[in-house]
Amino acid sequence: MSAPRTARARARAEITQEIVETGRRQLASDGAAALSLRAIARELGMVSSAVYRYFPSRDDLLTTLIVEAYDALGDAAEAADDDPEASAPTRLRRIARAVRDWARAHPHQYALVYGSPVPGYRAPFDTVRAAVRVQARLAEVLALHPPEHEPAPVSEPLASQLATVADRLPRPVPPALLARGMTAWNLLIGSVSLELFGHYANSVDDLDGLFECALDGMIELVGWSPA
Amino acid sequence: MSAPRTARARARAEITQEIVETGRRQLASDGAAALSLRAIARELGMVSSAVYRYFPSRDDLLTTLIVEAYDALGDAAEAADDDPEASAPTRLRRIARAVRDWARAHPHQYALVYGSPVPGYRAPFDTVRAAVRVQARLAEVLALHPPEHEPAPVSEPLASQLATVADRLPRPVPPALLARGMTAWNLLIGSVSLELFGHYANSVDDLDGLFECALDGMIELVGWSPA
DNA sequence: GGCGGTCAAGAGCGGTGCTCTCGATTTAGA
DNA sequence: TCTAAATCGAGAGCACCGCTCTTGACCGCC
Repeated sequence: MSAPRTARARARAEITQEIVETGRRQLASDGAAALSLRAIARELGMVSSAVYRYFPSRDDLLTTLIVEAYDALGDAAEAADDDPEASAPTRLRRIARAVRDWARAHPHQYALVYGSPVPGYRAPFDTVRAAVRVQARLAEVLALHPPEHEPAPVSEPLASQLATVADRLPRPVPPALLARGMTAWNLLIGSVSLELFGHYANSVDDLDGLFECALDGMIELVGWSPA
Repeated sequence: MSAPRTARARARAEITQEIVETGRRQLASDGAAALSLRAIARELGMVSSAVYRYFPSRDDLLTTLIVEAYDALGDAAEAADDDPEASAPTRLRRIARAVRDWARAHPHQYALVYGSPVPGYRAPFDTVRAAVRVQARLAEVLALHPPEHEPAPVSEPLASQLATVADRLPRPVPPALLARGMTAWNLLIGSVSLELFGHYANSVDDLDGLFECALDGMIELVGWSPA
């Protein structure tokens, strides 16, 4: 991350950035399927083959856009959870609403990370850190405010695997509670995906109200009393 | 749906069927993005432009494949729910497991209907009937076995919209309960999507156990006692 | 038996990802 | 400082895609 020394290195960093920005713009407006290296090159006034000097393939460009999307979602969630003194249900509500709001504001980016996987795409390990930021924040709330009644224990081998996952967290979360947190996470992603992907068209208009119901469900799942 | 009279009509129906079958095979093996009219034509030994006599565009072929996928999922769910005398949690478990099993067996078809929406695609109204078969079955179980404690009421305008949805169901379901059923549905789709789209790679291996946790959550959400 | 509708075939258009080569330019080392 | 190596943009080209148009052969109904 040191400043580029030579002029060529600086130019390279700048052009790389321009390519990513143009790609992000095209992704946001037309979706991942319409993201075209040739179109990016056209918009940037260079020839299509020149782009391959910066990204060896279209999928590599997609990878950086995926990491960007994960990070933007993580930023939004962490920014919404700005009061560590708030009650646990309130913090969960803020984080979950931030996820939904970000997804509605950036539908194509959300679809890129939580929708159908890109065909030949294999997530490099770098993406993992960015991918789990929201879940890590939720786990922190879980660790700081465990519910009064411990949820029913989970059976092996899931319990030991969840213990391994919990070890990577900054604060310990018992496996049974972590399982409930993951279930709440499943509910959150399911709610946002179904809404965003148009599965409530022609049936429910009050999407805000429906999401608040899902929020109540999430809080109930982890065992907090509604607040 | 009457039998085709002339030889030409019969040939047309047959070729249409062959195109759909080839498309389904390509979809199952390589995903929606790799579905190519030209490849289908190649495999069928005809020229690409000939396919356009049967499907005016690639998206039209995709539409029939989407309806097929919805119907196959509906068939699987209804076949699994074969004992009307079973307890409500058991019936929900069977239906939900059938959805997950079908999705794992046909990942690309599942992604086609519950993943990122196809870019320019607008679902025609015919798909709605096929799209809601699983939810309708779940709603039937809800109607036959309402939980002991009615869930917390939902606020307007969601309640009246859910009442409208309930009117289209064969058996009445109170809005508050229907909201809980939808939340459980969100959880189901979220669980299956996250698992199928690879979001548990490198973290949880016991996907069966994790899904059973989600099942417990669904039952808890609608208010049944676990069984 | 004609005649209108339907069909497969082919050529072609504009688009895509990606590869290769070829000069020009910049960097880094002797 | 001079030179060899690395990097760059440009262009041509390959194979593929969805889709359109035209042509000529075939079928089936009046």
